[in-house]
Amino acid sequence: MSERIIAPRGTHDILPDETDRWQKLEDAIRAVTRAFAFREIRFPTFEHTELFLRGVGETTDVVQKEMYTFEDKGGRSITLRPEGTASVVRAFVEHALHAGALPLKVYYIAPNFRYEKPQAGRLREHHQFGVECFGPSLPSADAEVIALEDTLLKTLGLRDITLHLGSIGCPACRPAYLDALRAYFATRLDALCPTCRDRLARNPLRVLDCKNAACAEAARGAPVMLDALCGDCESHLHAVRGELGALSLPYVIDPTLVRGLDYYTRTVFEFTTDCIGAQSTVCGGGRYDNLVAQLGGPPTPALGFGSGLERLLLVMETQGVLPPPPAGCDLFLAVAGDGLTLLAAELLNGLRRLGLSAERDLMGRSLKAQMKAANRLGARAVLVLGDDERARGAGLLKDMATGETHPCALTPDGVREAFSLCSAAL
RNA sequence: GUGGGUAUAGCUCAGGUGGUUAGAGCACCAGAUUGUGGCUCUGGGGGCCGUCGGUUCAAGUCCGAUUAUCCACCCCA
Repeated sequence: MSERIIAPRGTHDILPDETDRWQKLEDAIRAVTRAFAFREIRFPTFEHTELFLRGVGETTDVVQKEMYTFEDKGGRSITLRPEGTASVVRAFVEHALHAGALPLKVYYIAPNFRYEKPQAGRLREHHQFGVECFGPSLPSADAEVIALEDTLLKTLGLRDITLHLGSIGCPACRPAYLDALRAYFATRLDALCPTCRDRLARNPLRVLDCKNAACAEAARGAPVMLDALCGDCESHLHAVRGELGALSLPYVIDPTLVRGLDYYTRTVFEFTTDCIGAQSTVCGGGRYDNLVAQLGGPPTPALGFGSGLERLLLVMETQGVLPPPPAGCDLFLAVAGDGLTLLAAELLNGLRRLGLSAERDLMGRSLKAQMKAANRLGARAVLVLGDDERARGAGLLKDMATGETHPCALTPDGVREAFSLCSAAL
């Protein structure tokens, strides 16, 4: 036997026993997005590297060390999508969707790729549900997007998930704040860990939520963005809070909330849980009012979020809200005897055309083994087709739940009629 | 990128201080009076003991490296 090839590090197969839970999650997503009037958008799995350099930000970890970038045969630099927003904004600009009716509200379910070290809840290929909303600058849009995710979580039956809310300001107030923050830490450089000294230059906000005790101590008394918001940002946040309050949607104000992608402005938020390990963020997003312009479109306020499907499934698993095992097929046609396969194929085909989920033995098993297989499949009913049945043109349909049998003709309609008498039939 | 744990059957795991043909449960397959599932019983197929190297008369067991995996940091969904 030759050497086996396994799936690449950080990727995973979703096997038949697991697809049911994925479908349940995707069904919930489609239901909720429909309720909120978001429409689906699909986009390529890879993009020009330039899109992420400009969109996500050259100084971010995602761009600096986590992208799957390669040159294609035409000499183009291509990158496997590390996140969805940049692609959606690119499509928005490329197809001039800003010329159409606004707001444009879209959602997607798509895989993302990041070269990370795998860990609980962290993969190199993970799937994300995301929404993006283009046009509105009103705080109501922020509340709507947050409420959408909240509704999804409730639809799934999940509990103990905390909404963190913050604001990172806008070009009018953030630069001054960052200067003040750098100035503050400049006098306390010795107290900071090496990582934070490094962070100070490219993302000083990160120093604020460093787990290092010394850094936390040094950060005590540091200026806070929320106190430095300009009037517009301040009132925007106030209005978002008002709407969340009206929706009875609990949240905690998190002054240290920082997002790792550069495009955010004003509202940022995360949904977190403490039941799936260290990677606790189940959804993260916010407003990005300057991104459309940065990518060559007309200035267009926008916002959105991404929500990790693998992590949502982890929460569903630990909280015991996964769907029950998938239902088996309606009917198993057991064949006993030689020379009956063509008749069986014909009957089975007829049953399937009637919309029944019907199965037969493809493994050459004995009748007894076929019964066991039918039982294992969860078949609701079994019809044995043998020489007797063929001679009489009729057989007995066995209800697998009760053990009772119902006489039936060996025709698709005859079998369906008998099937409707079975207790498990709906 | 940094650190720690783990690696034996398809799955979950046993295999004190090295010592014959490596085990269990579950799963799978086949039987238990010849054409009827679940429960029970019996039997069976299945393992380069992750890989490479070292120590030793002898390695699943000890040492090193490597790969994979899990967990944490970092970062993010």
